[in-house]
Amino acid sequence: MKTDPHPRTYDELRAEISARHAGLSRRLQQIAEYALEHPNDMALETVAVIAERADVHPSSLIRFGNAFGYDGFSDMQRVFRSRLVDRLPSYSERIKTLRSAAAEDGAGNALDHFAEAGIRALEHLRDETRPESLEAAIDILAAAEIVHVAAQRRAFPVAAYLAYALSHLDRRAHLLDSIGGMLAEQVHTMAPGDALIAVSYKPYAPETLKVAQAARDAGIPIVAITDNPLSPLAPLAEISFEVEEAQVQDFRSLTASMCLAMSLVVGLGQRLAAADPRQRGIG
Amino acid sequence: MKTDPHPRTYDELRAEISARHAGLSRRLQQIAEYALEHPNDMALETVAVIAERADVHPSSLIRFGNAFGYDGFSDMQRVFRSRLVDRLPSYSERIKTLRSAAAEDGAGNALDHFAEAGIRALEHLRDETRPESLEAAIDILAAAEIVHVAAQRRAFPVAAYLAYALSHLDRRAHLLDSIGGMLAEQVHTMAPGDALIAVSYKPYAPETLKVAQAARDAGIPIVAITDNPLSPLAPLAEISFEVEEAQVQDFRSLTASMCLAMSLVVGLGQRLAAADPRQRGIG
DNA sequence: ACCCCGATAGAATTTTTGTTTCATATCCCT
DNA sequence: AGGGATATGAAACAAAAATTCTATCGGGGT
Repeated sequence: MKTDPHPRTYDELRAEISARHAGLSRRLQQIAEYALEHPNDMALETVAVIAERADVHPSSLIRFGNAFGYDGFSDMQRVFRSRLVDRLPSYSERIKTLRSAAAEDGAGNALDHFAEAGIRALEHLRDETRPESLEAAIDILAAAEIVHVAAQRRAFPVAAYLAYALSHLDRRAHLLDSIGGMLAEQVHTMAPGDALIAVSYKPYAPETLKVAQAARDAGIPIVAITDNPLSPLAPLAEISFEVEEAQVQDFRSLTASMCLAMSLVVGLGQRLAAADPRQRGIG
Repeated sequence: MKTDPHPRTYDELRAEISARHAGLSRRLQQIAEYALEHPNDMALETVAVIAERADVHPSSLIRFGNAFGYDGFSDMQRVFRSRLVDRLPSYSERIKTLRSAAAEDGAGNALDHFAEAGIRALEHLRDETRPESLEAAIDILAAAEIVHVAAQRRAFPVAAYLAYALSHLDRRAHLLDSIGGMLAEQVHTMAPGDALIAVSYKPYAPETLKVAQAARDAGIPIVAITDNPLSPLAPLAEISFEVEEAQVQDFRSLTASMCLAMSLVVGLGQRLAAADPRQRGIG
């Protein structure tokens, strides 16, 4: 039944509908207008629902699809659906292709790939992070007496930077670095009125989880930076950021996490500067 | 059948899934993971298709929906669909506001700016770093018995990451962290046959310079990561990388340095893998 | 005015889809 | 290890859907 070549992208289809609109029969014109006006309905609703809303008989919708070379309405509906999906950049797909391409090359290309992957990761971070979450996290940090920062292993550099940067904002920052095996003692320095930033990636360090659990038990609000909504950190935290890091081969970068950390600090700095006109910075 | 109050927005649902994930049965956890990883599929595909892709029985999907208080799978699917529809306007508007509102300084914009600046820094790093320098640095690291890593203050997170990543390559790595004020003692662990990675930005920490000077005196090759060709580190080093970091207001990021550090490690990993067919990675 | 042809609507059909049921397996607690 | 509760999977079931078929409607040409 599929005869004509048919548009495969929404933009193509849209153009085709516009072009042929004048030459269509009255009912088909009616459908064309509705389709261009309500692409969401065309993508998600059933034939029956669309037919009713467009005040058209269901079978006309099938004929509409056929008129544009599709094998029925569902076939055309895929194009409308692709519009919804393609707008959201499929980050993981792009990263995957990047990963496979990286295998064979030398060191110079390793840098290329890492830079490329890092750029993707930052784009993803920018697109996916909701400003409200950032604001809420900053609220917590701004209200805290002392900001404790906990992380182990791969996540540790992020915590180190956070502690450093926060202390340059005249925030009292405390890095729970587990130095000398005194993590338990460090945990006890957390008191009501404080806040905790916990950073952890798979495989989640049990020490960090313990700290977070202790904070939770003490009623101390937690801002989590992790790699997955299903991270064990997420349910403990008031605010949880999921950072999808760039990955080349088996190595995961920290570029996106660092960027997020910076954003938190800068945002907090702006908040504090708004309250206290003195402006602070990091040298 | 609809018993519990159930999330009506995707973000709420996402949070609910995260929170309850640990308490779900194994199959339901499996579905939860798939759902968060492939929200598009959850929105558009049929039960049968999703079940197959998630390697789960169709009825489990209905149970999953019921577990979160929905009246069947379709009821829950509406929430996933709403994500596709509701997100669309914000996406195009986002681009618009990004262009025009460089002036408006909310926290969300801080992230936008940092991401933007980070991307530019990475592009710059990729374009300016000469592959020969990278190769030469890797030569040094590959030949070293022990790789010492020195950095203070803002540069410290980079060193922490390098030490962590190197040790995961089965390289013996030593972080000169000046802990307990024992930097002088740590310096003495450097011996001929070793190498040093020194990281320092303006204002250059005197401790790091001292370490570098000591290494130089002992004839230990140095790979420097710094911010300026005129850095005091540069003349001491065999190989020197100048990283121009992203900067927003007074805050400088570490994204580019982290990226370079990764590239060094990955490059080294490839070099070692070429010599010894065993492949190594970071978890 | 009549006939022809395509377009349309409604009913019928067939396919697909979501859901329920029930037997079996698995886990957990005593 | 036994026994109860819970989770899982296969298949049957029911609902809904898309599509096709056919009779009718309406316009244009002779």
